[in-house]
Amino acid sequence: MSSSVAEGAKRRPTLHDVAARAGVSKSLASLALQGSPKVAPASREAILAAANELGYRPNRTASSLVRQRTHTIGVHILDLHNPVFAEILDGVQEAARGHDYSTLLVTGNADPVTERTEITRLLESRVEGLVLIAHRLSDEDLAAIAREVPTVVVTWRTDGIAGLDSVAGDDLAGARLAVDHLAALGHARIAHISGGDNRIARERRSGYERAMADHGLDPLVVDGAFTERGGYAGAEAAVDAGATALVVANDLAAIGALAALRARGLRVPDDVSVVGYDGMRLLDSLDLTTVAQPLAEMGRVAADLLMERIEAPDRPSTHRLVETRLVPRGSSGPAPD
Amino acid sequence: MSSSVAEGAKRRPTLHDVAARAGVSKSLASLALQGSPKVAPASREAILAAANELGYRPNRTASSLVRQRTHTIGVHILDLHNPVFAEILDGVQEAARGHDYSTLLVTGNADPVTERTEITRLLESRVEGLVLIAHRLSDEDLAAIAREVPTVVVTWRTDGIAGLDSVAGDDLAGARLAVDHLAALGHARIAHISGGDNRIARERRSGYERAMADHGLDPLVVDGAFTERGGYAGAEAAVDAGATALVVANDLAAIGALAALRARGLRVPDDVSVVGYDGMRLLDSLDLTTVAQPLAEMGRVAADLLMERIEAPDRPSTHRLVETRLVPRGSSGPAPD
DNA sequence: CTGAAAGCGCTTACAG
DNA sequence: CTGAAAGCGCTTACAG
Repeated sequence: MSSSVAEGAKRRPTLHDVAARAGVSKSLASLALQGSPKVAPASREAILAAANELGYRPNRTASSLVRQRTHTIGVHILDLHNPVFAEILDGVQEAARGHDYSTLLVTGNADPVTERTEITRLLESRVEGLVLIAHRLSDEDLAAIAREVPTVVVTWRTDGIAGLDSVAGDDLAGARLAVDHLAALGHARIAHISGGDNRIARERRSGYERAMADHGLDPLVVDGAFTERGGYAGAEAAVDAGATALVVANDLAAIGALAALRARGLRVPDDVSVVGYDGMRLLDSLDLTTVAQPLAEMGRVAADLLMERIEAPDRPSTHRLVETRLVPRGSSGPAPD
Repeated sequence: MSSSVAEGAKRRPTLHDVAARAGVSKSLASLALQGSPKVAPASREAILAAANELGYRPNRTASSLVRQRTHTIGVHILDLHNPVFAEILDGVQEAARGHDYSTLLVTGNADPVTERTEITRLLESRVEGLVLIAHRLSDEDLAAIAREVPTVVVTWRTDGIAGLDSVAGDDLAGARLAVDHLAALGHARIAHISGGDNRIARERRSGYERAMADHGLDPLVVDGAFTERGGYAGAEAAVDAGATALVVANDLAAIGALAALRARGLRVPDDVSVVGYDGMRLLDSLDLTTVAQPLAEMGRVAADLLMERIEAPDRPSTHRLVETRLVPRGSSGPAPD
C-alpha cells in the first residue's frame, strides 16, 4: 500500500507525504483537508486524491497540540453494570454530538482509586470538560478538578464548588412519591431498603422517613445497597420484620428484592408490594413499579450545561433539578388484610 | 494559583514553567517527572515541588506525539444498554490495565454511521490497538482497520482478515445445549425466537435447527431480535403456534419473552419454559435459565490477544473459542402434559 | 548529573 | 490562491 517502506516497518503517511504526492506545500494540504474555501479546486482535488491513495489519517494528537483544543469532553461513569448510567450517557452523547464534541468515556468500576486514575488520564488528554455520571471523589478532589476544567456532576446536587454545575432528581420528593403510592394502597408496614452510606441513599431515606411521619406511620429502615445483592438481603430482613411493602433504594436492588421474595415463596404484589427507584427501561419488562427520573434528559441537560460553561467558564454555578414521577406497574397492589 | 496571568485568562503551566521555577532545564524536569534515576535527589525534589506548586499536569497529546506511542487501546461497544457488553468490557479493562495500557471507550449505539465515526476518532487518536465488542462494520472496513492497527473482534469468529484476531463462543454448540436441556425435560414443541439477521443470530438458529433434527423434533422458528421487544413479540408468536418451550436468541430477548408470557397469564415454567443465551449476571436474580458464556474471560482473552499482536503485528491470526455451558434455573421445567 | 538542540505532525499567521 | 516559517508541549539522543 504505502510507497516507501523502511526496513519492513510501515510508517504512517503524514501531511508531508500527502503534500509531496500532490506536489504542494504542507500548509496548502492542511487547508485543503480542513475544507477551507481558499484552496483552488484543482489543488484541492489533487490533495484529496493523494490523501486517499496514501490512506492518510490525520493525527489528532498533533492537531490538538497546535490548536490547543481537543473538541472532546470526558465522561466518567461510576458503574457500567447499572443500566441507569448507560441511559444517562445516551443523553450526554446526543447533546455532545449536537455541539460537535466527541466523548471520551471512562469508568472507575465503583473503585475510588481506579476512578481517580481514569479521570486524571482524561485531564492529561486535555478534555475540555468533564461530566461525572456519579463519582466517589472527595469534595477537595472535586474542587481541584473543577478549577482545572469545566465539570458537571449528574445524579446529585453539588453546591458550593466554583466552576461546577450539577443535575439531579429530587430524591426527597421521589421517595415521598413511593410512600404516598403505597399508603394510598392501604399499606401501613412500609419498609425502606436503604442504599447504603452515600448522599443519594441518605436523601432517599430521609424522604421516606419524612413521608412516613406525615402519614403517621412508623418507619422501618433496613440496611441495603445499590445492588441486587443489597436488595435481596434487605428484602429478607424487611419481610422478617413484617413489612407488606418495600420502598427500595434503587431499581437494581428492587430486582434483588424481587428475587428474595420469590425465594421465600411470597407473591408480588399479593403478599408484598415492591417499588424501585431510578426508572431504568428494563423495569417495564419486569413489571416493576418505580420512581422514575428522566435519565436521558438528565444527560442532555448535563452536556448542555457543560457546553455553556466551556463558553463561559466563570459563570455562576447552576443546579438543575429534574422532575421525578411514580410509574405504577404490577409489583405494587393493595395491602393484604 | 498560577503565577503569571495574562489578560485574565489562566494559561496552564507547562514543563517550561516547572523547569523555570525549579531553576533547571526542561530536559531535566522531564527526566525527573518521568522518575528517571539519573536525576540528582536535590534536583528531583526541587522539580517535583515546583510541579506541585504550579499544579502541573503533563500534556498527553504532546508526549504521545513525540513518543509515537499512546499506550492506549480503543474499545468499541456495540450497545451499552446490553449488560452483556459491560461484562465483557470488565475483562478487557482488567487485562489492559495489567499490561499498563489505558482504555478509550466508545459506542456506536448500534448505529453503523455513528460507529464508523467513533472508530475513526479512535484511529485518529492513535490508539495502539482496537477491541471491537461486536460491531456492524463491513468486511472491507474491518480489513482496512486491521491493516492500520491491531484489532480483535469479540463475540463472533472472524477469519480471513489479516492482522485480526477473534474471540467467540461456540454458538452452534450453545444453542444445542438449550435444546438438549429442554428435550430432556420432555418438551417437543420447542420454539426458537431468532435474533434477527446477523451472524450470531444465524449461528444460534442453525444450532437450534440441527439439534432439533437430531432429536427428531420439528423446528419452529419465529422472528425476533436481540432486544426485549423482539423477545416479547417472538414469544407471543411462539405460544400462538403451540410452543411449550422457548429457546431465545439472547438474554435481553428472553426477558422480553417472560414479559409476554406474563401478559398472557402463562406461568413459567409450568406452562412454558424459557431459556436465554449469553449469561448476563442479572439473570440470576431473574431466575432465568440460560446458555452462559464466560463474558469477562472473553474480554480478558481479547485484550491479551491484542497485546500479543501489538508486540508482533505480523503473527498469524488466532481465533479463540470459549466454552459455553447451560445454567439451569427456575424458568425451565418439565413439559406440561 | 545536566543543558542545548532537534523534532514528533500538525496549524496558522504572514508575505507574496 | 500558495509557500516558508514558527511554534504547540513534550522527549530524547548528544555533548559535556
